[in-house]
Amino acid sequence: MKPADSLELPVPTPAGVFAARYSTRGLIALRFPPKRKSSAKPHPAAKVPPGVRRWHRLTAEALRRVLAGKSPASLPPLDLSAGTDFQQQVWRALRSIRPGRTRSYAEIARAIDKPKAARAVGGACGANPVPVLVPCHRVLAANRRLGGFSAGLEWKRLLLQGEGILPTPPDSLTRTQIG
DNA sequence: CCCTAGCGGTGCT
DNA sequence: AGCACCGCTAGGG
Repeated sequence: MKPADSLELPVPTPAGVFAARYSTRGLIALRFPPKRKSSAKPHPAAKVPPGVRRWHRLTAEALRRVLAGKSPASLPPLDLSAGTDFQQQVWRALRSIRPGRTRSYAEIARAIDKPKAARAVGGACGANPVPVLVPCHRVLAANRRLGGFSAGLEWKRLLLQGEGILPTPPDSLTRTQIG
C-alpha cells in the first residue's frame, strides 16, 4: 500500500491522540498515541473524501467506546488484506471476543484449528494493524498471566482495566500477573 | 520463582 | 533451504 493511497487522521480520546490510517478499502491501521509528547504534528487533513470522513467518525466513536469498556456500536470497514492467511484467521478470531471477556493464546490457536500454534498466535496478535478495535488486548497467556503487548504492557493493562478484567490499581503498580 | 524443551509462523539471507 | 527471532505452554526443579 503506497502512502499516496492512504491518509492518516488523528483521533482524540481521553487516553491521548490515536492515529487512524485509511486505504481505499477502509481502516488499515490504528496507532497508539506516542509515548513521549508529540508536540504538534497536526495533520492538515485537506481533501478528505466524504467516505473516509464517514469511516473516521465511526472509528473515533468505536475507539472511544472500547476505551470506555463498551462494545462499539459499529465499526468502519477494516482493510486487513495486508495480513497472511494465518494472521487474518487469528484477527477474525480476536473479533469474536466480547468486551470484558478474554481468551488465551492457546484457545485462539484451537479456535482456528491449529492447536499447537499458540506461540504463532502471539506473533499474529503482535502484527495486528488495528489494535483496540481488533481486540488483541483480550488475549492473555495461559493460567492468567498477562502475556505481552507490542505497544507496551501499560496499554494492555489500561484496556483491560477499562473492561473490568483487571482491577484498577489504587496506585501505579507494575505487575505481570493478574490477581 | 527458575529453567528447559517443544512448538509454528514470519522474515531475512 | 536455513535460521533466528517470538505477545506461548507444559512440565520439572
